[in-house]
Amino acid sequence: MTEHSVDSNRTCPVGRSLDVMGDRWSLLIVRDAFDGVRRFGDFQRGLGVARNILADRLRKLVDADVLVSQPAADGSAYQEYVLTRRGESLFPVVVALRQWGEKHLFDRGEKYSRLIDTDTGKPVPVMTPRTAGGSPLPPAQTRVKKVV
Amino acid sequence: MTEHSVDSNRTCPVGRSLDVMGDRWSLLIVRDAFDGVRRFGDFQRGLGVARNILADRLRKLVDADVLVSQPAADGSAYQEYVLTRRGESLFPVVVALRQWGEKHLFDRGEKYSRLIDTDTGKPVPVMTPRTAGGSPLPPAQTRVKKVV
DNA sequence: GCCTAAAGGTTGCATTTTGCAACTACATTG
DNA sequence: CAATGTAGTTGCAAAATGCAACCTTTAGGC
Repeated sequence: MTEHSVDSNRTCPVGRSLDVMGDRWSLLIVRDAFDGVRRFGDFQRGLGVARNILADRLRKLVDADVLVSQPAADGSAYQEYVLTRRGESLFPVVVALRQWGEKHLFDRGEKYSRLIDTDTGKPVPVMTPRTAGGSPLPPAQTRVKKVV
Repeated sequence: MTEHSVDSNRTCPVGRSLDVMGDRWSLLIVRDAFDGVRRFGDFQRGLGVARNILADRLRKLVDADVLVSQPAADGSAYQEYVLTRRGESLFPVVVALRQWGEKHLFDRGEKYSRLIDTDTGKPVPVMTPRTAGGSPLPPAQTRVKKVV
């Protein structure tokens, strides 16, 4: 996770986010954490990631205040990794990736796991950027204003 | 960009999205493409990525139908890389990463580039998953339904 | 308490990916 | 037609990753 050296990547929030989360495993760890996974071994089995890499990523995510490691709630002496507020606020990122994958990366008829609103039992609606007025905001109607 | 081997990563749209986009550069390339960057050299200078890596990523993004390479519109003999519809629909992903970074990755007073609604000149509102009724949907009110 | 197995890592080594610099090929400019 | 710019490719060194073995602490059976 080398830092992006060019200056525009330092002042761009997208670049900074990817400095923290932009590797093959970190966002999958966070996804599983949203699904309630908390223990090292469960992350490891669920992801199929090498144990040393998982240990490294968990450490970095804790350092980045995305996860916190705390004594397990179930009374056992082991500890567990839980999303912080900062980690929880990655929810839109994970949902956006999910919805993009759902739309573009599966063949017709191919099954995939779905994200459900537990209050209604229905799939979560597609999320999109919106104007202040609430209407969908296409990319062409935006631009990035560079820092002063 | 090795494929994630464990089965749950193949049926999870998040996992599949990250198989395609989950490296340090692909989403930055797409971000710059949203900003209007089209040419190899402009991506290279803007990102500071090694040229061989950029060539490899552009090739993979074209293979994944995120970008299309076509003759340059400006009459020059070179070609340019433009977002496909599939690529354009990564907009929510890029915006979500941006908004997470804005909120959590900058110190008070530190400047960062902002995404502006060109119709109003105001920053794009924070995007969040919503229920069918339109109210914000917290992670705890969702669950992933595994495939049958 | 004692033994065994599982959990949660760490370490060493082979493989893969990345970064850097040099090189090539073609196009454009003067 | 020489010089410069664009768009790569190639070779090699450095870093990240994957894999297996090892270690230490905890949990469970007796």
